[in-house]
Amino acid sequence: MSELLKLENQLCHRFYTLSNAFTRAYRPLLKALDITYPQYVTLMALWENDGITIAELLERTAIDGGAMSLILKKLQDKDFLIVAKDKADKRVKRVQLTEAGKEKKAIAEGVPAQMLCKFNGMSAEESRTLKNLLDKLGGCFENTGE
Amino acid sequence: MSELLKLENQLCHRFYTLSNAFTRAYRPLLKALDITYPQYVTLMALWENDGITIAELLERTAIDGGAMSLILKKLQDKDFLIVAKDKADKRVKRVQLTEAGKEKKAIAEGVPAQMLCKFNGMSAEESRTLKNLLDKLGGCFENTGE
DNA sequence: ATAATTTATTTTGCATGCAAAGTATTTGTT
DNA sequence: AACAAATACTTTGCATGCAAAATAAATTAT
Repeated sequence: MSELLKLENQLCHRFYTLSNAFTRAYRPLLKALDITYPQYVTLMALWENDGITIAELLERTAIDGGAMSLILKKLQDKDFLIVAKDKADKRVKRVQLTEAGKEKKAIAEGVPAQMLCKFNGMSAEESRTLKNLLDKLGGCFENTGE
Repeated sequence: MSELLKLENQLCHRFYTLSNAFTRAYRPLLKALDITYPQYVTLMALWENDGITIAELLERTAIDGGAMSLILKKLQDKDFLIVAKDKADKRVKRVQLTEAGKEKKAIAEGVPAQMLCKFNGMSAEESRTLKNLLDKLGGCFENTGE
């Protein structure tokens, strides 16, 4: 039996499983904000840099463009933000947090800490090593299509 | 600015990004088999253990039950496998590879090697460390809902 | 300046992921 | 044996992820 084809040996499957596990784990924590995980990612990007372009938002969040259109509509409907055309270049749209959206940041600040509680088993050292390896792995995907 | 809420500091976002990157990277490799990544995962499980129950398949692949129903339908339509009720317990269904499905394994064996080419930058040592840390992290999610 | 091309975003169609509701069977109770 | 509770799956409704087509507006080329 080809060892390479065993599910247990797949790096990809670990990512598949863990990514889904994260999304599931965030769901109850994000319920207070009434947002999904991708919506949370979008808001995190905006809480760091308000008023950015959709293109910039896409780059920072790595969310799909088509999905982002819907996500922004929903966040706008929920009064987190407003999407408006850039005055200089009408192709461009900028995303601006509303006052309500800015205020929600205070609630969101508690979320990462709650999530970290789950990872007591991992030392700070291991966590750092993991992040470094993940970033290195991420670099392997960069020259994908050009 | 709360460091904890910065996108760059999120472990979850790295997983989100990398998991999607893997799925995208597999797409062209799986095109020869005319299957998606979750379908590939399903087949990997079956190539290792043919004739297993849907419940066992769900456990091994960590794919959603609802999604699995559709995935199996599609794989059955493509003549990779057959789903049939267990004779002893009619609630249970067993998944059996067809001859065509078994033969496709030969093609699939080439896929992991092609994927590994992308990861030249990572040493075997780093790869091992990463897998161990991922498995450890996975353990943190186990007692989720009970 | 008008046409061709490029850029920024949205829309569309298909494939999941997830929670919750619905079905069919079995098993456990009384 | 009849009924309640537990199992194993499927279906449904909503939210993405992704590729490809469609739009709209700005840039470049002629």
